[in-house]
Amino acid sequence: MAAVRRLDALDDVIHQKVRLGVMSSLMASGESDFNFLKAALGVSDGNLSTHLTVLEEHGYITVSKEFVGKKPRTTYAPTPLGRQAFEAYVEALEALVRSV
Amino acid sequence: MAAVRRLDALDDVIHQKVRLGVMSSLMASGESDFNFLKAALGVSDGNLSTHLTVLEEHGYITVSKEFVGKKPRTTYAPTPLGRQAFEAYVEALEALVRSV
DNA sequence: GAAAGCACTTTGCGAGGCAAAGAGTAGAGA
DNA sequence: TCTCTACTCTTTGCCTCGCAAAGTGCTTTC
Repeated sequence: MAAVRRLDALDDVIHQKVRLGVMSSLMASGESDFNFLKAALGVSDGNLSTHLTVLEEHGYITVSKEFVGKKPRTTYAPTPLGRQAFEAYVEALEALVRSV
Repeated sequence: MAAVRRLDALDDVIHQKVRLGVMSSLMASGESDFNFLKAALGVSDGNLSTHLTVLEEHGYITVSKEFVGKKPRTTYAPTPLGRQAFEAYVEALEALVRSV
């Protein structure tokens, strides 16, 4: 088709494998902790930490730290903005692929 | 959901906005020339050229140069390998998103 | 009371994306 | 004919970004 493809509709923050996986996981489960995400996505801890920080800085996820016994646990959950961005991303992606 | 998300199923060659746009466009139209892609995707020529080279090096597209009158025209088309990779990418993406 | 484990964060470097500059050719005007 | 502009890409150089290795702070084990 001769359709113009709107690449800028694909949010750069989400269009990254690890971050896409994080958002997808959080959208599905509502919330997850660090170790769950690390295992589910199969990424290194440093890598994951960096991407979670990016998502937090963009207001796409919230971070809550609490103590379970004596151990810290950090839980991540999508914000309304994050959910909206994820859905917009998926829509843009489908629009790109649908014409094929 | 607690599903493991297979991020490595997302082909790095295709998981890039410009290259995804190129493959999507070529899959839809069968073939396109340089200027069409440049306009359709709204990217700079240098940027596009680089990504087309990457796709060619991975055997995802073929490049054929011909003269139309006295002007060169370069036409790009997906290879069977490229089509397969694109479809696998889309499937992996859908699998990632479907569980949401 | 060192040493090892847990839960992340920060750092440093290498790969990758982007636009600006370049290269090669053709036609138009002086 | 000799520049000048136009066209179609390619190459270069910078600069961002992603990644894993190293680091931090606390807790538990030996």
